[in-house]
Formats: sequence, C-alpha cells, structure tokens
Amino acid sequence: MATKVLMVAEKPSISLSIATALSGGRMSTRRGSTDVHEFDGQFRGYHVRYKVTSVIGHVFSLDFPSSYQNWEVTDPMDLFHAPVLKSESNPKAHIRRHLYHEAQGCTYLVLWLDCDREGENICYEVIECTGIHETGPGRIIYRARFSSVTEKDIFNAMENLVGPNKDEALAVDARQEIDLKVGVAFTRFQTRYFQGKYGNLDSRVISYGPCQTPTLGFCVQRYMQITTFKPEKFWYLSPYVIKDGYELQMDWDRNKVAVMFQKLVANDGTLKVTDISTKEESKSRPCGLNTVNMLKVASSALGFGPQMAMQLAERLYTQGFISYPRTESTAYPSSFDFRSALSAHLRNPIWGNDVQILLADGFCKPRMGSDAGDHPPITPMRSATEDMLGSDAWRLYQYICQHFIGSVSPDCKYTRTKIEFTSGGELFYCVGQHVISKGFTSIMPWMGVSEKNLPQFKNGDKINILKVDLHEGTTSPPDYLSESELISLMEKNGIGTDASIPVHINNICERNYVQVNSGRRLVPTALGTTLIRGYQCIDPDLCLPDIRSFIEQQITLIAKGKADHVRVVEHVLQQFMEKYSYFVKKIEDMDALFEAQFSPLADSGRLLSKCGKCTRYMKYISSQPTRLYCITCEEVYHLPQNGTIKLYKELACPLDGFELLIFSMAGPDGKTFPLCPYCYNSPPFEGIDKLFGTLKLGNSGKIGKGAGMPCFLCPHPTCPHSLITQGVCACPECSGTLVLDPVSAPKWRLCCNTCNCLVSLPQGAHRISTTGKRCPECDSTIIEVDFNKKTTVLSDGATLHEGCILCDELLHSLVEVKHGSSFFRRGRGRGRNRGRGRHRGRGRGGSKHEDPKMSFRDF
DNA sequence: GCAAGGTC
Repeated sequence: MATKVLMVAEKPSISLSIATALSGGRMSTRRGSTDVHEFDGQFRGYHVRYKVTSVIGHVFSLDFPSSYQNWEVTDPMDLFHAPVLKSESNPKAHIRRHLYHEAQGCTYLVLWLDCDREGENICYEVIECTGIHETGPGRIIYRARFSSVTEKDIFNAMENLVGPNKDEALAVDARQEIDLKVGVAFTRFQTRYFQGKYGNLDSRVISYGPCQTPTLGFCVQRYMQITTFKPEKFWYLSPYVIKDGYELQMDWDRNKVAVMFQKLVANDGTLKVTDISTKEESKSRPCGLNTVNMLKVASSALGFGPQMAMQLAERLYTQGFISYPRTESTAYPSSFDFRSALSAHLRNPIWGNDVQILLADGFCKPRMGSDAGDHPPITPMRSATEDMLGSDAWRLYQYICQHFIGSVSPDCKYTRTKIEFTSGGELFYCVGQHVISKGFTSIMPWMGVSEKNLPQFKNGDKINILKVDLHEGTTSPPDYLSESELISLMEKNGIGTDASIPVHINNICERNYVQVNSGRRLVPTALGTTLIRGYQCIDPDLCLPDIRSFIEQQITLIAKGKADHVRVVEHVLQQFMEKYSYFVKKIEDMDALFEAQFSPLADSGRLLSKCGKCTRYMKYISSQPTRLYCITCEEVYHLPQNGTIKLYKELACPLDGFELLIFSMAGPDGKTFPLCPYCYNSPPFEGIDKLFGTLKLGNSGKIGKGAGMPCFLCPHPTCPHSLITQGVCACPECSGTLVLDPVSAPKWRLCCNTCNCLVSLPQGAHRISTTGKRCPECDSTIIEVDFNKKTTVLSDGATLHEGCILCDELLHSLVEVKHGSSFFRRGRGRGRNRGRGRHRGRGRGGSKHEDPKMSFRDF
C-alpha cells in the first residue's frame, strides 16, 4: 500500500487550489466536515497517495472552565490566575474528528495554513487533532510556506518544505490568554458595578477590550476636540479682476490676517504680474486594493459600513466574482497575470472599451505597494452586470473593478500654472490646471484633476482691480470622526486586523457607545464618552492605543524566540492585574462621572413584583438590560432578555417567597415560561452537569429558539426540563403547581412544588412539552411526548403522542407506538385521584430531605 | 452576558 500524505489548509477553497495544482486537476473529491481531495504523486522520491483537506479557521478557542462562568460568584480578579481551556470553536463542524479520522494511516503531514502567526498557531491545532507526532530523527510534519495560492507558489512551497514555528504559535496562545483574561475581568467588573447602580445605561454589557476600547477612544478624542473648540475670527482679502472675459478671484498669499491691507490694495487699484510658472504634474495610478482601503472607500463613498461591506465582499468572493477579500497586501505577486485578469472584462458593457484600449495599447504595472505575505490584492475574477449581483453588491464590485482597471492604467498627466501678482505691496496668486491625459482617472472619475482655465498673462502685465472684498470668517471645529478616518487610525495604530476591524467598530455601535450619523460619522453617546473620560481619570493607559501595541510587542518577543511564553504571559498579566486592582480601587472617580450623566436604579422603572426578603415591591427596569431592583435591599436581579415580562398570577416561589414572573420571548411564536427572579439569579446547583448529563446548547448557543429555556427551579439556562414549565399543571393532591422535577433528571418526572409529590412521565422521550389542550376527563393539561430525536413532523414512523398527565389517558395515538407498549399505562382507571405512582419525599437519600420545604438547592 | 482572532 502506498505511503499516505495528509495536507491541511486553512479553508476549503485553498485545499481545493492546492490539490488542483499538485494533481494537475486529476483528483477525486470526498465530502466530509470539509472536502478531501485525493490523488497520487511523488513525495521525497516515493510514490504516495495525497489527501488534501482543510480546517475552517481556528479549530479551538480559549475560555474559562465552567466554574469561573458565573458572574455572581466569581471575583473578576480571580480570572487573572484562572486556568484556561481550549475547546472546539465550532463543535458541530466536527473538525477535530475529521482531522483525526483522515490522519489515520498517514505517514506525513504537510501544513498549508496561512503564513502568519495565526496560521502558525492553527498548524499546532491541526497537529494536535491528527495525533501525528514527530518521533524519530526524520521529519514527518512539514510546513509549506507560500505567499499566494498560485500554481507557481504552491510548487515552490512543495519544493522548500520546512518545519512549523512553535514560537510564533506560542505568541498567539499568549495573545489569546491575555486578551481573554484582561477583557473578561474588566468587562464583568464594570458591567456589574454600573448595571447595579444605574437604570438607563442602555447597554446589556459594559464591555472592555484592548482593541474595542482604544477604538472608542479615537471617536471620543475627536468629540472632545469638537466640544472644547474655541472659534477664532480671521479676515482675508480677495481682489477680483476681469481678463479676456475671465472673472478671476485672487488668493491672498498672506494667510488670514488683518484689515488695514484692504486699503493698501484698494488704493493701488491694479495687480501686477510678477511671475508665471508652468509645471507638468502627474497623479499616479493606485496600487493594489487591500481590505482596509476597500472598507474606507465603501464607507466614505458608497455609504456601506465595514460589516456590511465585508458581507457583500464575502458574497462576491464565494460567488467567484472577486478574489479573497481579506488581505493586507497592496502589492501583486510577480507572477500575477494581469492580461488574463483584464481580458475577462473585454465584453463588459460599461468598461469593456477601456479594457480593450488597455490591452491594445499596453497596460502598466500597478504602482508599487507593500507585500504583507498573506493574499494578493483584491481583484475582480470575472465580469458581471448589475442584474447578476443586485444593487449593493454591484456598487462594491464596480468599485473593485474600477480600482483594478485604474491600477493598470497610465498615470494622469496635467499642467499646473501659477501666476503671481503684487498690489499695494501684498502678494496674490491664482492657479490654473489643464489635463493632458486623463490616464486612470477616466475609469476612476472621482480622482480626476479639475480643469481650471486661465487667461493669457505676461510678466509685468498690469490689470485693473474690479473690487477688493474683505471676508470675515471664523475658524471651525473639525467634524465628528468619519468611519473611514477611524479605519485609518486603527490601521496606523495596529488595532485589529483586516478581518477584525469591522467587528470592533460594530462592537462599539452595538454596545451603544457610538452612533453612526449621516455621512457615516461616528458620534459617541453619553455612555461612550463617560467611559472614556472615566478611564482618562483613573488610568489613561486603559483607553490608549498603546495598550494593544504593548501586548503585540510583548508577544513578539515570544514569536522571535527571545522570551519564554509562560513568563511573558505572567509578566503581562501581572501588569494588567495591577491596573485592574487600581481601577477597582478608584472606580468611584469614574462613578462620579456616571452619576452626573445617568439616573440611579431607584429613580428608574416601575413597581412590578414583591421581593421575597423584604416583601416590598421591586422595580422593573425596562431599559437594556431589563432587570429588577429592590430599593430596600439594594439588590439587582437579572432577567432573561429580549422579551416581555409580567407578574405571574401573583404566585410566590415556594422556595424563597419572591413573586413569580412570566416571560414571553419576542417574536410571533414567542414561547413563555414562568420564573422566580431569585432562583433565576442563584448560582446553578453543585454538579448540575453530572445530574443532567451533558447539557447541550441550542443552535445559537444561547437561550432562545432551539435552546432550552431557563427553568425557574433550576436556574441552569439549558435545563432540558424547562420546556414543560410553560404549561404548569395543578397537583392532583393539593392543587399546587406541578413542574418538572430537577432532582429526578434525566428521567421525566413532575414534582409538585407545594407538597413535593412526584408524578411519573413517559421515559425515553426526546422532548416533552405541554399543549394548549385540556383533558376532557379531568381538565388537566395535555402533554406532547416526542420520541423521535430528529424530527417532529408527523409522517410514517413519527413518534409523537399526546396524553393527559394526570389521568393516564392516551387521547389518541397518531401512529402505532414503536417503543414497546404505550407509555401511558392503561387500565388503571381515570380521574384525578387515581393517578399513578405518587412517591412521597424526594426519594434521593435519607432524612436530609424529609422536610418537604427543604430547598431544591440544598441537595 | 465577557476578549480577539481565524472562517463561515
């Protein structure tokens, strides 16, 4: 059997390009978590079988263990020393399993990840997944180094395989840990502090991050310049003349000075030509387009925010209209085939002519840019029309095409004539411009040089002045920071990357720190400015861009092998820990600013439900994040978000006396469930994961559609039993409320929260939920039991049943029961008090639970 | 509920 070589790329499209290049297109492709391309070839002089597949970006991401996840019980300070774990970023994609499986039987591993630090880090993620180790003296793990995914580069990389660079990978590990610990610690602390005091902050999370906070800092800095701006008056002179039918307004050579000069010039009455100079100037064509420049133009000229622009670009890329849209490079690889890239547009109805001329007359190489070694500049890959793309994508695509064609067009040539005059001892001038050849500006008209004609002057000419205006003006403040200026500042200060800059900008908008106004200018909100002013009071470092460069500079020491990974992380975290503890100590300085801007919880909201501790009414704060506040106890109770909340039948929680609330999720089919505000805010039970087995989050990983809803007895947000709590039923014994019993999990059982009696439910079900129907026998809620894990559609083989909880009656079986006999035991009579299996007590241990009032949380 | 970095 031939030796096998596994090759792994950063994303599916690259693995396809590599396999196509190396196999000459003769390969077979298997579907998997990501596609696997197979072909035969030579490797190190042997005949081998190649398998080429890919990851989809990072396989793992870093987080704290679950014991550090509770905001109420974890001191953020502890996070600095907390362990961290790597878990699969997208468990559903099963990338880890996929790599392990494909690596079986492979002798060699070749890593084709992007050639930057993140790529190097992903190399080691891949190595870990495959389980392939370097054992003997001969290398078996190779790293391909390539700067573009062209055939030439791929073959070249294959000829010059090296080893992966552990130091660079470790630098990324360090960055991840520092970002996580610093960001999460500060975020949790300030969120809890300010959300616990003010009712109108209007943001669920008061986040902090070494990228997002300096980003906000830039916006607020400009805002401060505007608010502290002192306008000053100035004056300037403009003599007017008419020459050969041209009316000319002269520019004064002196900049904005005084009044007395007006008389001097007016008394003279003439302008004398003192100098005429004409120079040929050139405006150079652009270099290749990179992401940041594309985003700037998208924002300033097309009105698309960076997030939107990236979505459009991503779509254009996956549809094959443009090349990969995330790149830092503005220089093309030497092998780039401009001719064929241009030829694709020969028939384009809009710029086909320009392309024909370029191909016939000879095109230019783009202006020299910089090569970041990642991907080539963004270029069109094929011709399209507006109908094919839709309006927005078309506008972005059109710009990318114009830029590309412009970049291979000649420079724009023009002459600039400056004529200088004197009058009354003052110097004046006017400037004319004449375009000789438009060059690239004919396809990029907005870059064009404006034509300005001047009459003929000769040195020594004297022209009568028509009038001399004295203008009064005031200096004006700058405008709010435009998104495009912000992108430039971020790039210049090394905040974020081409892929993450849009995310950071989006973050500060979503958190309500800034608003995007007309012309895509970023106006900080009261919250945004107060935060930055607060950092400036306590520790200005916290919001300066240097905080990012400091981290970068430290981890670069690791990447270059100059410092030990563990020690750098320790050193940097130590510094941030000191900053954190100083921040906590001084938070009242920041709070003074909040106090002046926001209203205390006690003044916000309306009375809603009773507190179980003081029995007084608590206030419902309706602004984000919605929460309850007890004025007497000065306690804040978090509530589920994105829905409406009401008092629930004025029932009190049997555990703590807090009045129950009912929450309805937003949307047309919004589900509802009751909850106790105190239980909802209590830490989950000890060992709850063991109790419920492995709990799975919904598709979104959040509470909501497809996810378990919080159960009011067990505050674990993903308790599967919560699904039934929306239809609580009356207890057959005491008319108390029946809810799913958290102790009996994972078995399905109901428990009365008043008398603690237990009612069994069909076991082995995937889902049990209540319906709106009532049993005709005993008026109890009808439940629906679903045994089919994949679908609830009622078709042949479906296993969905309805029955009454209390009287054992299976009302109708929709199809034959496939799981043995009916789960609703028949023949045991009907009626409320003949229900099955009632067990007294909690059944989980001895005398400890004899007191029926013993809290569920005590076990 | 939290960071930033890949990619979808």
